[in-house]
Amino acid sequence: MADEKLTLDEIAEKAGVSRTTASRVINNRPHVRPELRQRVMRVVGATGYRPNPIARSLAMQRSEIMGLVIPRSTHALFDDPYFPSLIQALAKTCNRHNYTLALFLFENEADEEQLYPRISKQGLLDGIILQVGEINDKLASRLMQENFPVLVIGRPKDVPDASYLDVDNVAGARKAVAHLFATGHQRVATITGPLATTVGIDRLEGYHQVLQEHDCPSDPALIAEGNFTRGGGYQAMQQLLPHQPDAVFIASDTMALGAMDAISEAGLRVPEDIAIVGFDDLAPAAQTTPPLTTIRQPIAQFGRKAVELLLDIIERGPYPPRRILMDTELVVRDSCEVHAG
Amino acid sequence: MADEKLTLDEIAEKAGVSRTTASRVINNRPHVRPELRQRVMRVVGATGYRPNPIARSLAMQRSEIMGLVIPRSTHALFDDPYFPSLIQALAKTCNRHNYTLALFLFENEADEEQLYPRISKQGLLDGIILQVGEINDKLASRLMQENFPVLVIGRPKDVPDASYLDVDNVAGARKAVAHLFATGHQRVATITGPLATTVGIDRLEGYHQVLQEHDCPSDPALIAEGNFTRGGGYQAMQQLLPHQPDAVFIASDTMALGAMDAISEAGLRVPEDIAIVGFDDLAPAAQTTPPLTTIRQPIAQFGRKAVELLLDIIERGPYPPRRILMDTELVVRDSCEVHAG
DNA sequence: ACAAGGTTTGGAAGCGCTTCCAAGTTTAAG
DNA sequence: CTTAAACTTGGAAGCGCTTCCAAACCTTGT
Repeated sequence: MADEKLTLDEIAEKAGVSRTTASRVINNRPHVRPELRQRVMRVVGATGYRPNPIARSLAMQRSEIMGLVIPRSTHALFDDPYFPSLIQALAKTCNRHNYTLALFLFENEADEEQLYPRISKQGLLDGIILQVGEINDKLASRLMQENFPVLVIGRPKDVPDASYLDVDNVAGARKAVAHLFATGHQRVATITGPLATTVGIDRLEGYHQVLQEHDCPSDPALIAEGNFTRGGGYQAMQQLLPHQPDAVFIASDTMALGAMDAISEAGLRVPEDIAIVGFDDLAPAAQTTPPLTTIRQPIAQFGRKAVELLLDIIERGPYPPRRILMDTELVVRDSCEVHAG
Repeated sequence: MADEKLTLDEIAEKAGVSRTTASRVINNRPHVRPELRQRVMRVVGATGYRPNPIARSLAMQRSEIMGLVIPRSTHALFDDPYFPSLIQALAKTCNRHNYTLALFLFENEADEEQLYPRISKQGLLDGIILQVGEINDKLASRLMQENFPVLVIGRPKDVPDASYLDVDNVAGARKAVAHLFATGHQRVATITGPLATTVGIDRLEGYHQVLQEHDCPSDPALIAEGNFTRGGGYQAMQQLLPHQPDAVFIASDTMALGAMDAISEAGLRVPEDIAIVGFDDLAPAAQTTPPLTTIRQPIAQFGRKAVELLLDIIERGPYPPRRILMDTELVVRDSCEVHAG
């Protein structure tokens, strides 16, 4: 294996060709006589030469690095396996496409201000995958305005031409709540995500829709807002308990864990006293007692798709905006038995 | 805010100075008359100019990007909040030092082979933080051999001159096991991490040491190997149960969750029948019933320190190797009451 | 008033690569 | 055998920045 840094010129010289020709063979381009190509290849093999990616980036005006930015994430990032799974899926796909994934985590607006220049300006990043948080996330708009290739994960609001990839949260929530009704439950409550996020709103919307279809007026007392953390689920469930729901649709598995804490603390049982359907189907869902019935997000595909969409935007420009909703799937486990009543 | 891409030359021209001078003021270097400095600053402000980081990298032979590589991580990464916490701490510190963090996740040797060229060769990365997995992780050796700035997280074996940062696992395990004895337990078992990792070995070593100090021969039947996942903890506990330990030191909180599943499934109670001490003190530890007594790793400091060490290595070279063990702290909660017997 | 030393300034080279272009060489076709 | 149409090849100009160096300009002390 090589040691000292080699340059293309040195390779070219050793192979007795011009820099241009050497470049051609290294980039596997046509217009090189097979014999020469071989000669260069041999030198490359022998020396362990690898082109300097920075120089290449400068010349090609493309870095093959994409950024992943996750704003306002502290607690959820610690608490919810959604993010690790997503990050892993993205990193894997990036690498498969010979891209590098750079990570930007913001905790607050100050971070955002400070980091903004680093992610936005021409050069380092070819594009950005932005996990959208709050509804009015300015970040997406700012980046779009600067004509920066952006793919939003989640459905942004007030960002007209944004391309985004999201799970069909309304449909997913509908599946969950419909299942609760189908298993004979009547008083179906919900623990929502933060209602300042579209994901929170959409899952609540699905809940409302199904209630309406069952001629069930929605009762504000049966709706509690959570924050996608276990602690948040716990507190929300405590609010709900006095109103005696017989089932709860909970907008994330992690919150479901918290809710189950609250339920068992109150001396009640899942699913006998209260049925539960969660959302996400990440590792913890299968490990609760009882195992959680939940809505599966195809998170690996999700990561793959996200990278591919961004690549496409980088390649072919932002118009027309790409907008994709991915389907979810109801995974039936034991937290939601058929109801006797 | 600017839109089209500006170059240093354009700034220089607009300010009526040479490119060199413009560069000086942008990099805040001396030898510029205050008046000129102002003039350039004003133009920069007005145009929103930001230097192209790639070009700068090429000229300075430094990219201000560091890599984080986590090999063989699939299951644990999904399952254990240790990694998200670590990643977050690292990303944050990087940003504070104006560095960008690039993520490389390997799932298997094939990935490693495929990605190796991308991370190793001159250019893109100034240095690498390597989360060490298996004992014989070739990756660290390879990178060291290529004279690449590397900081290992965890204690590598068979990599002579590696700089590393680790938690003092032996001492931590000692605290845990000592606490178990101090609370009156006699038959203390352990669930280890993978014994092909130094962290697994070290925590077991601490266990052995304390047993020996209590004139307690270590009984192989009281030692079960886990894999840092919840499922692994569950299985290991099932192995242990027939041998009736009255306490278990479990090498990670995540495994402790699994062990508690097994214990309650067997109709036993924590801490009355079996006391438990975990390791990590991440979010889930405080949320179990009963809350887990555990060993706290200072993971945020850990991330900070890691980045700073790597920066130091980049700056001042790899010698002498830096080797730092960080202290842990016993966090007493309720999984380990004073024992009646 | 003048030399010695310091500060400011910009020209030009260079970081390592891609790529345009023109010149040279083959091949195919007429 | 000629001419057009390919294909090969390398020179040279860039990508946008830093930095060496020499020239020009100020100080200051004597």
